[in-house]
This record gives sequence, structure tokens and C-alpha cells, in this order.
Amino acid sequence: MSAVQKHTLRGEALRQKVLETALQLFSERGYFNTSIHDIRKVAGVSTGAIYHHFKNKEALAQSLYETILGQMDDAIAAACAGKSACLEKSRAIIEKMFLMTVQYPQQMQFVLLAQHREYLPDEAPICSSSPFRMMKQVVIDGIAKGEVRELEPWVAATAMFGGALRMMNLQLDGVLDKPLSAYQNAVVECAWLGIRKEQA
Amino acid sequence: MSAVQKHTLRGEALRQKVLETALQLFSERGYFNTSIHDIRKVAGVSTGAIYHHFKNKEALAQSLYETILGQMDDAIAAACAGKSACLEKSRAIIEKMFLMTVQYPQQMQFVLLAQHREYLPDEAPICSSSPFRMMKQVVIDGIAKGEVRELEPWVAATAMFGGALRMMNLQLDGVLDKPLSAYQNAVVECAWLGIRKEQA
DNA sequence: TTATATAAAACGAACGTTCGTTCGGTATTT
DNA sequence: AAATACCGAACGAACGTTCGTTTTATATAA
Repeated sequence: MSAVQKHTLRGEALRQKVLETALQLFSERGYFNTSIHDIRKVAGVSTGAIYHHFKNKEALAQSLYETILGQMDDAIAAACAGKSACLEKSRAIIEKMFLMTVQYPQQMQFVLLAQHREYLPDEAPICSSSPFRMMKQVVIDGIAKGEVRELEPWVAATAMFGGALRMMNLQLDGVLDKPLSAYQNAVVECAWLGIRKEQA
Repeated sequence: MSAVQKHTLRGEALRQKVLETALQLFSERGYFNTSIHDIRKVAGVSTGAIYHHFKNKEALAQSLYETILGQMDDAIAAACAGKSACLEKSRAIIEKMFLMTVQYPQQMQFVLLAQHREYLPDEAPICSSSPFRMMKQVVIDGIAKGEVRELEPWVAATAMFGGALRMMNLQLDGVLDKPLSAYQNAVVECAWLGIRKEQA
């Protein structure tokens, strides 16, 4: 019979536990209000273990940021797959992002609300991250295909997704009384009426 | 002839200098990346002088926050004054906010982008601050007067102002190639087409 | 005008705390 | 036995804040 396990967490599992705990605390209290000692206590690991897996606190946040942005990226790409119309793609993106906001509020809080440039100085603004570039591209394609009016790309993109993003903020701030999904159709319709090419 | 002034700044003037410097540093580096010692150095005042005028660092930020929100409030109220149609009020609000974003980027950065709850724990989310409640009220009135479709208030408000707010973010992030005002008409038009009651 | 007294304002060295990080050692795996 | 993973006490730096002192402005008296 083998000896009792001294450590409950080792290797990759420990690494994941640290990431999970950091995400929880960062999204609850913010990056600067969360110390490595806090993460250590809540995760139930040692300081050394954290620094064995991550170069420093900033790298830990960086890892979280990239992972979550990547997940958003995959989700949005998957939502668009097989669709060609701008409206359908946009609807699918908003549906997916609303779903993720409800399902993974910590992740969305961390990516959407946090001011990453304050602690990730080399990070580009969120608007030029991959998920946001995809949204912009969807409406640019819509313009090219004649489904969307000939607007400035930035205007068309913010018009299509600006309302939805604010609704996600409201959801994360807990001020909505109905589930986020209940507003989805109306949000998409309002945005689309604003940018669609009128079928005269 | 009177003696040479030892202090260049005293009383209210010093207080204003501290506020001005704090706003500059907070908006450039963020609240947590700005120490009292930084403010002291840049403003050219002593630590004691800062603490003579402000209870602590948090109260300094609080004072800034309230002042700027108040200014936004006044500006928006003034923009709406004398107008009754929802579209005209909305256009005036967006015009004013675009102007303020260009004219006072530090102020807008501080109120719009910073995560105040991380250092002002008792502060309400920005969406329930007075300027944002006024925007929502404008579209609620528009619905009551039959100018806007019968949408959920939150949906109508985010549809009307969500795009404009994102454009302001883009301007503050420095990613726009044309002046913000150049996009104004298109932004207002897109939003309005989305929520107006169709004149059948 | 000049001198004196008092209060308010500004000063800045110093304090205690907390933070991110290190590192010598121990446990576990291979 | 060698390598990897983990441990946690300890460290130096930086932070927000304090407080005894000095300077300045103001009021009053000579």
C-alpha cells in the first residue's frame, strides 16, 4: 500500500488551481487588491509553487488573459462557422457572448471590465484583440456584400455590437432584472436596423 | 517691497494643483500605479500639504470622481435644455460627450474607463450614475411620446448610446484615424434607425 | 507703521505595514 | 541518485500615512 499523499495538488492540476483562484480573486477584487499571499491562501498552495509555475504576478495575469481571449476567439469563430450572412453571424456572436457572460461571468468580467494596460503594459487595447477584430470584420464583409450600408467600419462595428457589449456590462453589474438572454432578440434587431442596407 | 514668496502654491490653488496632478497621473498610469509620493513630486508640493487637503488617497480620488461626474451631468443637462424630441436630445448628448472626450480626455478616461469599484468600494456602478440615468430617461420619454419603439428601457438606452460610448473608448485608445466629430452624424443615425418608431 | 500673538498651512523625515519575490531546504517522482 | 516540484520563512522595496516642526497669513496691540 502506498503512502498517504502529502500534496493534494501537483503539477498541472496545481497550476490550474492557481489560475482558477487568481481569476476568482482578480475578478472579485481586482488585480491590485489581490496579493500573491491571498492567492496562496485561497488556493491552498505555497508561494514557491506559484513562482515555480509562473515567472511573476504579471505573467500569471498574462496567462489568464491570453487563455480567456483565446476561448472567446474560438467561441466566436465557432459561432460564425457555416454562416455567411452578416446578420446571422452577428446574431450568433451576440448570442454566444451573452451565453458566456452568464456562464462564465468571472472570465468576462476579467476581459471586458478590467483595465489591463494598468498591469499588462505591453498589451494592446482590447478593441484590437482578436475577438473584437473578428466582430469588425463581420460588418466589413457585410458592407462588401451589400448587406450593410456603406458606413465607416468603426461606426458600423460599434453600431452593431456596442449595445450588446453594454448589455453585458449591465449584466455583470447585476442591474438587469430579467435574464440576459431575454433581451437578445431586441438587442440584435435594434443594432441591425441601424446598419442594414434598406431593401427598397 | 515685500519679501520673496517662499511658496508658489497655497490654499485653494494648491488643492487644485494636487487634483489636477492626480487626475493626470491616475488617467495616465492608473490609480494603483500612482503613489502619493508621485503626486507630491509632480505637483511640487509636500506630503503634508496633500494630507492637509484630503483625508487620504481614496478621498482624493473620490473628490475627482464626483467633480467630473458633476461636470458631465451639467453638460448633458445643458445640452438637452430647450429640446423636446428624443432624437434631438440624444444627438445633443452624443455631440457634447464627443466634444468632452476630445477636449478633456483625462477626465473622460478617468470616469469612463477606470474601474472605480476597485478603489472606491462604496461607489455605485457607473451605469447608475446621474449622467447615465439621464441618457436612459431620454429614451424612456421617447417611448412614452411615441417617438421610439416600445422596447425595454435598458435595450433602448444601450442601443441609442452604446455605439457612441464605444466610439469614445476607441478615441481614448487612440485607434481612430479621423477626428471623433467626423463620425458623429453616422453614429447618431445608426442608433436612431435602430430604435425609432417607423413613420409608416 | 511696527511689534507681537495666534492660528492655519505647509513641510518632510520617519514609521509600520504590506507587497512581490527569493532561496535554501524538503518531498516526490523518475 | 538525479531531477523535478513544492515548501515557507525571510528580505528589501515601496506604499500610505503620521506628526513634530517650520513657515506664512491674519488679527491685535502698541
